[in-house]
Amino acid sequence: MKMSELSERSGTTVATLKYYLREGLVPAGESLGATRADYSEMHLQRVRLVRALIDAGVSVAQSKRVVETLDSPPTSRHDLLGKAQYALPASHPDVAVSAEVTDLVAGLGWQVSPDSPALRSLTGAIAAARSAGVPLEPESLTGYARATEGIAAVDVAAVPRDDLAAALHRVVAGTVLVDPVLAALRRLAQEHVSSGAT
Amino acid sequence: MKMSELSERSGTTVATLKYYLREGLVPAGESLGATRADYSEMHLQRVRLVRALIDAGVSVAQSKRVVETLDSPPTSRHDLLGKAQYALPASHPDVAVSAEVTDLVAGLGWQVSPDSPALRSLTGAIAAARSAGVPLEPESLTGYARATEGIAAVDVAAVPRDDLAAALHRVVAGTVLVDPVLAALRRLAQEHVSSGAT
DNA sequence: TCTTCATGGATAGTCACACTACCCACGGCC
DNA sequence: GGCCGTGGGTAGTGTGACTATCCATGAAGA
Repeated sequence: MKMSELSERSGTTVATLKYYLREGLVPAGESLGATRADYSEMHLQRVRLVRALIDAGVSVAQSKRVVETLDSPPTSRHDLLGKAQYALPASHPDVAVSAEVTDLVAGLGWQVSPDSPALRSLTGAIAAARSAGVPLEPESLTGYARATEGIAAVDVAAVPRDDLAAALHRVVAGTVLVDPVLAALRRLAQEHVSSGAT
Repeated sequence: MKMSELSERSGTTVATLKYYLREGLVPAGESLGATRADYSEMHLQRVRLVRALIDAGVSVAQSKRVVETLDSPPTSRHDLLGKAQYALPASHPDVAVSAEVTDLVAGLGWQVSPDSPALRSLTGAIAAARSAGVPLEPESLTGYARATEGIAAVDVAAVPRDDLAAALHRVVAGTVLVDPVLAALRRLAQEHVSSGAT
């Protein structure tokens, strides 16, 4: 398809598409001479992914890291999570993992790499909440953790079995884009639970 | 305390504090004449809350709505959730609630107001994820919803019983600031679950 | 063939946001 | 009496995400 069609179908202006191309968020189309290029369904998908990431609050620079990862698929299923974790935008990337977090994970019996960026994110997020007057007792954290096991079970079940590239796409895009879904569900569940209904 | 002390203890420059005061994010201190004012522990708490919200990605304008809500506490426990939902920053505030979301909530047996902003956020978040190639099957959504019930149970259990103002603070701040904690836990749980350990 | 128009490629401009810097006048405080 | 911290105000800064304009080219319709 032509750029104008890519623009229409993705709901993105041509100027913005050019910007994404410049920034490397979307690969160049197949050149058909100096003044024409052909874009495929893959390009359309990519533009939609980039738009969804940016609308979800991910910066252009972080989005670039994400899509670059998608362009170099993992060699094995075992690589999947590692590649995804490394590509995903992480908050508080430079705090030191607290002993509390280490103990929490150990107490849960979770098998996670001590280098996982999520450990740093968790440490930072807990500190931020507490500094704002949200106590976050250890038993609350344990309760939250048990609930996220259920979330992760759904996540893992939804990953395609055979196609590694599709699996990586699902893990990376799903991790970022399902967070807002979970946040909304959490608010609804709060309303339900606090209404006292069974 | 003096403004300089408030600045030190909150880790915020005097210039930024003045900015927050101007924008109404922090109430003025008690005036001690024309060139001096006294700030209390409440002001320090408020500054830390504002900083945490802004660091979490909430805009200044939205943060103002949040803290304004805290300044007019609810008259009853019943008001709590309503006031909080109304004050909290919501994504996709102007989409129409989809039938799928209505059916999902009904199928779960959840009691929620049909006007809840979270229904709109959920509709928008699902649409955003799908447009980026994350399918989100109905059974996945149901699974996520069941897991968020556990999260909400922890949330509700952590709300102070007697002090309504403290309860509102906890609900509002907790809802926004615990989201990143849950996101980090989710990533760790993914790693654990996908490792195949029981 | 002539004209129109979309494209690639590049540069510069815009807009919102969250500060940040500077200024002034005043009034405690040593 | 001099100096610093403050309230109050205005203006400037840096970043991020576009957005607008320009130009040369070449495809496609009249």
